[in-house]
Amino acid sequence: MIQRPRGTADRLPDVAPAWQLVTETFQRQCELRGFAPISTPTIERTELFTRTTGDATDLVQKEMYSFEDRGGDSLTLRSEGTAPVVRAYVQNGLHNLPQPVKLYYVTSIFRYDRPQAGRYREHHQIGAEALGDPSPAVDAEIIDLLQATYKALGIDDLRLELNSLGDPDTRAAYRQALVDYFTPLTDRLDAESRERLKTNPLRVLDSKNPAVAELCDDAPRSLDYLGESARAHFEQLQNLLQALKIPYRINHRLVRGLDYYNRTVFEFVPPDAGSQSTVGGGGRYDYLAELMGADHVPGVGFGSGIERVLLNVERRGMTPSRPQQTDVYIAPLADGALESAMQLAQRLRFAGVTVESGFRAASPRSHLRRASRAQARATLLIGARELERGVVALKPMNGTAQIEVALADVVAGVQKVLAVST
RNA sequence: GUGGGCGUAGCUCAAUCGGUUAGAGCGUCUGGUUGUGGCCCAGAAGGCUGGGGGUUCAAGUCCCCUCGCUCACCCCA
Repeated sequence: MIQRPRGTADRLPDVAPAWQLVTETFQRQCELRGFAPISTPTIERTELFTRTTGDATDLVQKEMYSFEDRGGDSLTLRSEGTAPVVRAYVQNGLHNLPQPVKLYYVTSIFRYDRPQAGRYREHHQIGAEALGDPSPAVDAEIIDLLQATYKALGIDDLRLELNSLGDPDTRAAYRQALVDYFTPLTDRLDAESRERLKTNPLRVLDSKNPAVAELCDDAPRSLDYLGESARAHFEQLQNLLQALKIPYRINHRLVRGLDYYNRTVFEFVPPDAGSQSTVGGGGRYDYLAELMGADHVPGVGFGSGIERVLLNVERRGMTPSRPQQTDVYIAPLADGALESAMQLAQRLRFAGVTVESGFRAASPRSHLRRASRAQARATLLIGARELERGVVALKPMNGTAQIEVALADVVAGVQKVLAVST
């Protein structure tokens, strides 16, 4: 049997209510803040990701689903949510709208990686981006949007971690400071960290190796290397978060895995953090547009994994389910009743009644069992006796006596029964 | 890419030291009433024991390979 690709999942009907809860809650919070929906293609030109995400990142080095199309172009399945939205903003001239342009999306993300708890090759993210405004107030609103979404979902115990990476002009100095600090300690770094020290020194701070982590505690901090304007930006953001009563913790080792971030970076992590546990994160990326050859466009945004959000919804003991919604089950008892059954279903649905119709003539027992299992509130039985006289048997499923209704009066009869039987 | 654990029916699991026809519960379908649901009862369908090779008189069980799932590392959401 052909099986689904590794790291992908079939989403069966029983989990649909939980998914809907997450996406609808997010949409609601977005609309409350004037964010509008956007969707971008599943495939993009490979350069969009390689040039913005960064060559030294794991995402680019080993996790992209890239392929050559028939015309010889290299395309890549969306590996990240932000760059495509920025691309769409630039390509469609959205800078002509009032700024900032506030956008949100619900989409799938593809990364070639070994699956494990909370990690998949295809996963789904809710995300938002605010483009065209450098103000820290926009950072605050972005964080507020994500925090409010979690809260509305009953998740109120995530820890918000915050840091500022500064701007490109001060990044070089900070980078050099890290190199200067770690180079004498090279023999105490693991192989991975040594490699990073050469390619992307900031990421040494990311290491979870306890020995390396210990060294990181005394490493130079990015906050000490911020320029005047970046420092003010970070302070202002913190003032706003405090005004909004959104608690946070500054994490000097938070650098995020993608190269395009500057200034604000943040992550939401659960209290009993395992390693695959970041539920959502994001930051500012004022220089991202230029990396793809466009004019300067400041921006800030986040992505949050729906699968991981759901892990936390479940962890909080909430498992949304949808009640069965069938109002009426139609039971054809004789072969000749099938047409009438489907016609009735059509009429009832036109009147807004939820109907399931049996697809073949069978015994009342068999049909009623099905009706029960569908949790129908009423069943219409159509057999030879009814056909002969132009009526149907209308049986409420709550034990009330069954009645006979003329075909012409079925819709009214059903509505009457549904109104009283709850 | 590296390492650990696990693969028996749709699901959750049995199967003695390697022993004869691989079982149960749930679920599904049918019947118990030739036109009346849920509960109950009966029956049926459903298995290449993940796949391949090996050891043995005999393999679900032991060995090797492989595939899949899973957990962890790396990294991310």
